[in-house]
Amino acid sequence: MSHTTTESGLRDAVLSAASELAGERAATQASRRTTLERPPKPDFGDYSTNAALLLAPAAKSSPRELAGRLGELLSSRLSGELDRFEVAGPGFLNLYLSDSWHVRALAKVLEAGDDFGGGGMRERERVIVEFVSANPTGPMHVGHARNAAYGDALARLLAFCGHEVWREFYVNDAGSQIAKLGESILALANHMRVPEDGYRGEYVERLVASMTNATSRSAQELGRDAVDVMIGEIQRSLHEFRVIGFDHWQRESVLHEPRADLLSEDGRALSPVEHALELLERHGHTYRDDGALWLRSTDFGDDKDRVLVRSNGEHTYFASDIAYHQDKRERGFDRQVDVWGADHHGYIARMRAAYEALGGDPDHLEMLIMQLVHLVHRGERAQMSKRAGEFVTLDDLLDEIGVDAARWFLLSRSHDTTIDLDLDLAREQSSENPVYYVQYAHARIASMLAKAGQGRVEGALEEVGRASERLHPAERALVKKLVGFGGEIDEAAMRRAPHRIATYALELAQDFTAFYRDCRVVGAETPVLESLRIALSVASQRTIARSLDLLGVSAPAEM
RNA sequence: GCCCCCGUAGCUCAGCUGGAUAGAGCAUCGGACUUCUAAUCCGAGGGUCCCAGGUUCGAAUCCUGGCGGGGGCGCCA
Repeated sequence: MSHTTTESGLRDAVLSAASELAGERAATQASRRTTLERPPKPDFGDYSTNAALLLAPAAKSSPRELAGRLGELLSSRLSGELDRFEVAGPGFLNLYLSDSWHVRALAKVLEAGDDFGGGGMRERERVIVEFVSANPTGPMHVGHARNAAYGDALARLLAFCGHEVWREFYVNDAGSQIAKLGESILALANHMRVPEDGYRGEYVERLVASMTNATSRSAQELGRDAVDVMIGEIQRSLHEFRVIGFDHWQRESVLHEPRADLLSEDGRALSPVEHALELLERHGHTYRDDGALWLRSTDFGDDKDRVLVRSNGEHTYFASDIAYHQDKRERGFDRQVDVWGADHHGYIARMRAAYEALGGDPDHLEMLIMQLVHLVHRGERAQMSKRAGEFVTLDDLLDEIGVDAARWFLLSRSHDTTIDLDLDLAREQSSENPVYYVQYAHARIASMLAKAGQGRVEGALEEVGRASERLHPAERALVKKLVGFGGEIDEAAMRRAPHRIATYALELAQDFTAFYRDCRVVGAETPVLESLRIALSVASQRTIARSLDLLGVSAPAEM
């Protein structure tokens, strides 16, 4: 028997009662669309369900009549937990839960401890999340910062839900862009013009200065060294940005090196790229044309076929990426998540095609596109160009508004909406950033609990559930908000939408602050009531801290 | 031309696998500091949810067609 003091437990109780009234088959069919939600207004009850609206036809009954019978049945099953019910509108069933339900629900929240809200996934998967993957040809700009914050938060979220998460950064250290960087450095070192399509900007000058004997070395060598320097800078910036360390930095160049465990039919060691191409060729998914090797990606839904090996014999970036995805699959991950920039969207169809051609299940490959961050300056959109050296770097952003405000800003919006960043405005308003409101609620609880004393708090947690006082509406609202955390986590994870956690955290902080305003905690009318309120504060503090942690935002004990 | 994302309050954005009177922060206006931390709280004003059809008992949400903004359509990465 599931606990009806959790949202999922309550929902199960509704579904089970509905299935008794309308038949199991109909209830099962409608179960996905059956909602149990906290209505917008307290007048509509603590929870509300549309079950009767969905099942009325199957029950050969009017929605309102069925809702009434459903209410009766639930009343008898949840005696002591359900105060009353109401049938509303076209056939909603509004449930009014008792104070003792709220108290027991709080006890359940506290019982879960620090893991409250986590572990909700039905099946545990091995997930690899590849994100940032900024080209090491320059510092990270705010677009990369968004990708980093999102990928990091998503990985934290999936791990909290119980998945085994592996984080990876794909380093494009091969190919023409690196050569261009090397050429640009060489040109500058020789006091010559940087090539038209080369790299410029203050950081390139710094690279030149950091290279010894630059003028006597090849562009290729310089490019390679510059990549190492840039990766070091990227790592430092990411660390600063509180991105949890990557489990692996996969260099593209390594995918071109032979590996003893990958053998051709005649026993020769193959590189991962050769290995992937061999598999594709063997299964007849490639052909030669104009001296190039093509993937017949149109067979798998792409608009046109794609080149794997150019007529000059060089592999395309696409070929490396195919090898990379194949390698990840061979390493045994159940699911691959790629977090890519907006400019990669046209790349999705071909990657999925290649993945499928190699025998992968396309449902296990998720390519998530981050929309752009637009810079706004004095009301005008500004262009960001790395080659021209004009952009706002992650480091600049952190200098201006700090890690917490930056992460909150980037993470409180959906990944598929473009966001405008006005640095002047961000700087001006950073003290008004809602992140501080949430942190302040956390700090305030910490201070309050310190005032109560550790022993008093422990005592309060011992006797949760003993309270029998009438609850204040603010207390009831706060309990319900806490009870909804697990569902919110599951939803955010399922939708790959960590920004929902930010919305939740703000709402929770608001509900806590209303409770704090209306209900005296330390020094409440009775010791039992004080205990209940201390327990409620502890649960709120933990949940705020957890929400902030999932976003990579700090939860200070004082402000 | 084709593909993807977006269009919700003055601004920035939530809400979107359909649900009740559409929300938050900021900004504006008015009020509350003898505190459990005022980085707070209370109150007010502010909306053709881009437009037009369609599906439905019910549409900001789903479908179709427009309009507007952004991005992508290389033997670049």
